Amino acid sequence: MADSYKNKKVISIGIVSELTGLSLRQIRYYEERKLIFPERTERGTRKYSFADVETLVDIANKREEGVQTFEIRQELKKQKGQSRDELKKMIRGQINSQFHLRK
Amino acid sequence: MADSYKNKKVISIGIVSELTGLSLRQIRYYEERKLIFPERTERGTRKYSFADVETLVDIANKREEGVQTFEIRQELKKQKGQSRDELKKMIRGQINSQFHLRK
DNA sequence: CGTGTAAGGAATTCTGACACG
DNA sequence: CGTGTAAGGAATTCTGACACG
Repeated sequence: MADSYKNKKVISIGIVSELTGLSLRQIRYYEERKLIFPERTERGTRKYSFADVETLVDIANKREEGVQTFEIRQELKKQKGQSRDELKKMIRGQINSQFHLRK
Repeated sequence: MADSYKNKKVISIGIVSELTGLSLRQIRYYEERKLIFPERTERGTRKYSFADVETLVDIANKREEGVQTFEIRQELKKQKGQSRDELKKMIRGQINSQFHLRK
């Protein structure tokens, strides 16, 4: 559960580019600005998760609104807090659905 | 819902190899034998889903038991039938958990 | 049958930098 | 500040084939 598919870093930057519509340059730059944190393969290739892809889409939207990367970084920090509530909801949902399946 | 993260084809063969412990040769061969069906990027690079990775792990286990690819293909077909029931359960679970969250 | 390997080519990714602004 | 691009190198992936068995 801790490392669901959503958070596994397995997508190369080229695919991420296709998925998000962002250029390789943009994706690398947002990492430089600490908005995303891909992992690396042994030889240095970046690997992203689906969660990263979602974050990048959010970033793209903010950027279109003219929001600067510095501000976006602040907002992303807040979202971390929110995701705790999300987690609680998810767990509750899991328990409920399993309970009903057992009947 | 139809294309959850589990079924999105976004993983390159090198990563799949790391994830499964199989050689590139083996992964390509299992495709040739119709056990897995990766998609392709515009220029022909194979892309796999997490579901494909799971299937490959199953295949690896069967192979260790000496099961031939032909037989494994048969078994995989059966599993497809099972997954319909799984789908029903999942949908039921979804509805239940949403129902409870709304309360 | 299932898998390793060498072969040559094509496409990917990486970094650091210059450019514009 | 944010992004494009040319640059050179290193690593990836592809296919078809020969090998062993």
